[in-house]
Amino acid sequence: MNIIDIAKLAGVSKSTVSRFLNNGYVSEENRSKIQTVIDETGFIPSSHAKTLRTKKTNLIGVILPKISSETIGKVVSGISEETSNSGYNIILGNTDLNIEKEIEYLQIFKNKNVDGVIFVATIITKKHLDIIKDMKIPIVIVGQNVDGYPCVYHSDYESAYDMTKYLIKKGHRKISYIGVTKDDISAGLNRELGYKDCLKNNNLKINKNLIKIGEFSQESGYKNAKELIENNKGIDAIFCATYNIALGAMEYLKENNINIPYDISVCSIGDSKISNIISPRLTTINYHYEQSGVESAKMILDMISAKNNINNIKLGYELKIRESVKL
Amino acid sequence: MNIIDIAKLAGVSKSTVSRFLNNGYVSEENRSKIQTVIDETGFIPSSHAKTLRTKKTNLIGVILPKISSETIGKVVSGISEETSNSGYNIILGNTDLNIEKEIEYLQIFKNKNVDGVIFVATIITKKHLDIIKDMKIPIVIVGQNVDGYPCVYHSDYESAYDMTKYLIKKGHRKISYIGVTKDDISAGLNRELGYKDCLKNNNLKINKNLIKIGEFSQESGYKNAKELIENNKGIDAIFCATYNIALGAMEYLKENNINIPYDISVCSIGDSKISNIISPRLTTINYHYEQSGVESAKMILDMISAKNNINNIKLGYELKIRESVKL
DNA sequence: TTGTATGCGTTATCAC
DNA sequence: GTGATAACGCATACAA
Repeated sequence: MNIIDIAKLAGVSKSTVSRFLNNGYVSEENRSKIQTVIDETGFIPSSHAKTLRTKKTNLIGVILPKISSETIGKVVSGISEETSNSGYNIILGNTDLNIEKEIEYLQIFKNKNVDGVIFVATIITKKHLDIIKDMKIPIVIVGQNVDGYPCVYHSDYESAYDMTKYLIKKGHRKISYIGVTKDDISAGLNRELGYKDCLKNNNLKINKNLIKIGEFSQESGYKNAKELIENNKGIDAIFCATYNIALGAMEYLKENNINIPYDISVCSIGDSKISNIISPRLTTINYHYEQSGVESAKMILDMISAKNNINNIKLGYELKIRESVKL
Repeated sequence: MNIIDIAKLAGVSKSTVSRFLNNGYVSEENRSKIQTVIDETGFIPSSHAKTLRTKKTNLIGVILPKISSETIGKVVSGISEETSNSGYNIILGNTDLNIEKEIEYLQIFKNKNVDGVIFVATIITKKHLDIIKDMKIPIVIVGQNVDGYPCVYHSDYESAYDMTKYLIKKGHRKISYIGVTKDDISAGLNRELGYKDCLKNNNLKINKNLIKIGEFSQESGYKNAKELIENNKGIDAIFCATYNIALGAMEYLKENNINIPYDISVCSIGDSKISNIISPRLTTINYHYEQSGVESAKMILDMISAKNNINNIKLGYELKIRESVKL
């Protein structure tokens, strides 16, 4: 079933059908004839033929580190909402945190001729940049701020600074930190920097023994909290770079009958459903993940329609004060 | 840049380039010439032109109710893993639990724009069936068992039966139930049936006042637990059809200083990360969501390659005994 | 083993 | 407003 069949059934030429499909000039009479035939046959034009002719795929490639994560789910939800409102579909590249796969998908999307790529990034290597550099289609990076490319990202430095400030304000003096690798500029470097700068500006010493770096996982939080507590005395707060890390830290503290927050306060960056359910409820920085999806989608759609605004968007945050930090 | 350009640069015809790309007969000499040109130019063939010619898209359409859900995330992760291993990409239809959108996506995918469709379903209406019936491409349904179509689904009746049996075995006699609409055959009808049949077979009365039906949400769990407790005496267990409902029920009980599980036991179908972190840790039925994704992907790939095995796969489950049910 | 010719389903150009 | 016709980039039957 193609437009020629429809044309025959409606008694017009295929050009007229094509015009009908693309809102061109068609007489009322033919318009209704064609509509009837299309309704009866359930005809849907081939998007691939259309693409071949017009060079437009109406497809957005989305590359992401881990689809089965609450955070990423929200981002994709935002992207999906915005793109589908504009008649675009998204094609998914789930990389399972595997850099080789990320590179592979960047390549595939050149091949698949998508109209644009949204890259939800963690660690960006030179290899990434090499490929991104000679990408011939628009790309928007989410979650990282990469020089020279349109990005949608969060206020990592500022939020970590504010969270630390809040801890200090609440009387904490020996604030430890569990973070992630600095190769991740946003979640690693910037959050740690915010923490350190805030200590400095408040005349608190930066103690290397109070800073631990591990994975993004709950296990890492558990393990590093254990090391912190066993090797130091008088720690009054643990600031975690992600909520999963905080969950692990809390698990260790609870197991060892260390009361949260009376003995030690715990908090993290990145809110989640679980943070508000766990006991004690976790004080966090809430990021607007869904919004980052929406904004990145808007941006890529703008770029595709050649409104070349290569702007960056830095999203805000909220301090969610709950029960895991001493009041 | 197309195969004609490559052909000219390599000094051969475009057919030879095409054959080279598709592992046909090409002399060693031409082979290396073409390879060199392709390497130099970074040429990537147009998948859309290829599709137009071959009718193969190497795309799987995935329709799902809510991408930002832990459960669905796992399913997609499984699908993605399996399809990408076979050179397929997935194109996402996120419907936000909106039936109109589901229908819309089924339409979009229907006419050959993808090679196959994986439909992660909740409520299936006659309208769905009408469209699915004259779908011209393979479809696999996940999460529901629909007669006449290949399905991957969970043992809802059996798991609900077993969970109820477990409650009875642990001495509970007045077991209440919070479920969802029976329009959802799997999560609604079958789980409720498993619960009821088990009561019957153990000589316990089915009391309509002990059965509440609501949404899939935590709020529903809260609201219905409240109604159960306020209007009945002596309830010793609340069996919830989903973990979100259980979370809400637990919230209500905790707020009212009803001890779990000492006063009332709580359990649910569908495990989650949160179930193992909340206090008390929630006793659940664990489903293999990621596996359902993997199996459905395998199935659709088999169907696409015409190994027409229209089999159903009913997945198993595990009872995760934790702390929310009296031992 | 290679090249020529044709068609996949659509849109765009042009003359009517 | 309409219809014939030529692309779009590729795979393939057939001839060489």
